[in-house]
Amino acid sequence: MRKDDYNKRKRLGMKVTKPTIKNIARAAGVSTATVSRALAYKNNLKPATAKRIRQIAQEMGYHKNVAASQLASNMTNTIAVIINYTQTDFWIGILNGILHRARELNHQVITFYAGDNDSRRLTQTVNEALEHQANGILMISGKMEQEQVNILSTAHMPYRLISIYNPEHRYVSSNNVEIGEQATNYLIKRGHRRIGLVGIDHYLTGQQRLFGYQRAMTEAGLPINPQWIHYGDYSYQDGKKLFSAIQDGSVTAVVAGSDMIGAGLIKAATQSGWRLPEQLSIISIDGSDICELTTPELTTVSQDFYQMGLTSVDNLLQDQPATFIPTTLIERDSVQTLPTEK
Amino acid sequence: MRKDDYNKRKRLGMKVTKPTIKNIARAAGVSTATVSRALAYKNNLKPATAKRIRQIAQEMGYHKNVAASQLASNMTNTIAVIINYTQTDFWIGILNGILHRARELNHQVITFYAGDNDSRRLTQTVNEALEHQANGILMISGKMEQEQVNILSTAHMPYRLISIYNPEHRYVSSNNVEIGEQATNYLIKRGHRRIGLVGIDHYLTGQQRLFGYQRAMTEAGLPINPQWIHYGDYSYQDGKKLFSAIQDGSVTAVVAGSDMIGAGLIKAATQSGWRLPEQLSIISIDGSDICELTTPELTTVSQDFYQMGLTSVDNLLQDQPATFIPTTLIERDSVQTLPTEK
DNA sequence: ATGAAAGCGCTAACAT
DNA sequence: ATGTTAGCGCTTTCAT
Repeated sequence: MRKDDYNKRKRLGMKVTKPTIKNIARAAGVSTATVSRALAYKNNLKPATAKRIRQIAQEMGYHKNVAASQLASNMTNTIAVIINYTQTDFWIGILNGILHRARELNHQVITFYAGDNDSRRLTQTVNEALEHQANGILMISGKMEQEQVNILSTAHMPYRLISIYNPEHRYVSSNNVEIGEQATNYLIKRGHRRIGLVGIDHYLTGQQRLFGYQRAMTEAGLPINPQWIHYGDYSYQDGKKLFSAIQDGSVTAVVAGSDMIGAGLIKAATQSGWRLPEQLSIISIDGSDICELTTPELTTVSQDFYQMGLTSVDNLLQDQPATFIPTTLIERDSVQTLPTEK
Repeated sequence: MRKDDYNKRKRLGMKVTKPTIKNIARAAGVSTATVSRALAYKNNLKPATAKRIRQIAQEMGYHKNVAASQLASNMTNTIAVIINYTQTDFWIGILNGILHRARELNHQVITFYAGDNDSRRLTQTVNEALEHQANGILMISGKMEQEQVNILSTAHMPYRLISIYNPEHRYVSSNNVEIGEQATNYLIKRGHRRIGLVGIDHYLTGQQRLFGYQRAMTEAGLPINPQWIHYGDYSYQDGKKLFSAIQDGSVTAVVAGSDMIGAGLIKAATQSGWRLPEQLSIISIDGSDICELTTPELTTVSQDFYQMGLTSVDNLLQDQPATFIPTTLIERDSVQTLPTEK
């Protein structure tokens, strides 16, 4: 019963018994301690008493007051998740996994939305999370500046970056360097020599994928033309836009920074009358479920975001070191094998 | 600082000052009340004092204990959101909207995952939400049985069903009857007479869309063949599967229960060598962002899920009556206009 | 097996 | 403008 409701009925002279352990205790003729024990299913009290108390609690419509409980016990069993706005919705799968595992481990999840990579806002959000005395914080959030790090460390709050591989922090993520390398190598093995990298961002994730791309090319003894690298925000829109950047035919294949980029490229290319994959082979990074369904021809280096969510919770609560989630190469029809030159 | 951390340092004989208003008060030489006021930015205290106190709090790494605060003030400013597993991820947009508006209105959002439409689990989840003394509960959750309703009403907890139009409850949703009617009418106006309805569910949402479909057909004086109605779970997979059910050419057009169903139908039809929309016109219901991007040729009756999230919060907090979110018809290339017969 | 009582950290009346 | 104080509802020692 809410307070206003309670007060209203009280004003009207109605007899009201606010469902608290105190009132349950009175009704049952026992002490509050006994009620507390009964409701927590402690085993050091007579089963009959316990059952009777629970019965009464039920009848009174009792629900534990978590605030009071947490305050008294100094335990919250809560995981705070901070989410930033992103163009893609990869975080859904992660959140799903987090919610699932947290529930298994008897933890609450409290979700905070930090908006659009605004640093002030992120600071505020971190502070909010801290106020909840959570067991830890999971950040699905690209940016993380010194300011927020300082707050977290002075508060002695464990945290993990999810899906963001940043060696300066603890993270649960795919290995973006390897992803870039893996995707590029796949194209190289199929005979491609002029390979583009399209739609990566300017931050850590993008730079790591770029590094992997460069490593693969270099190790294969292939030259890299800076004109083959194109930046974007991982969105479908940018995928469509960026097609113009590779329309000159300078590359025979591209690594798309995300499924959405890949889908956009395919769309724009098809609209321009290109035949795929004959005129352009595409491999994409990510492999979110939705795109897997709607652009099923796309070869991808796929991340299991749900698994990432599960692992995040374990990693945080068990204080494990930084962890990579393995990726899977899913072959489909968007890459053509070229005849090996010379 | 967490308790174990605190205790450890204490054990080691380190001097520790747990950051509480009490300790801040001592450090600042004022009372806890003054500290509380300063930190809450109340205006009835000397700016200089307030500033000094906040300074000290900052230095001590203080973060309000929400549990204590909520307990003392008897206010939580929290909205509980209950999410069920669904085949489609339409709820992302809704959650996004909820998170956004909640933050604007200075409310926390606590997210509960109720799993896969398991009634016991849903009951448990509702109870958990209740324990947080939230201001209200938003349920993005198809099933809602008498058991859960009873719990909610005895707890006097305001709640809303989101995206589920159920006249027995308060809801924020699109009008599924109208959606079905609107989609069907669109096809009728374009000269179609044998119209299928594919991929709806057996629950309220599906039945309402079916009702709208029937109303449109009947008002147009068109017969309805039960063979034209096919059930599914709104997924892409089911869309592909259900193509076989209409492959006999008995209908010239279909209303697809969701974008995903529509996308699946298109895929399967194309794979079978059909030319679309000449051989089959498709209009879909939903219009989630992702599909809009990846299956852009699909004509849809589109719902604005983000708006639904925004409205949900307002509706709940301002105790407004049940509300429909308007839908938009988005015309694209998936419907063919037939020559009017006779 | 149960009770008594001391808080948890904070807020908000009331007092000064 | 600031201090005093009585709780909020619960958990948890310590008694019995």
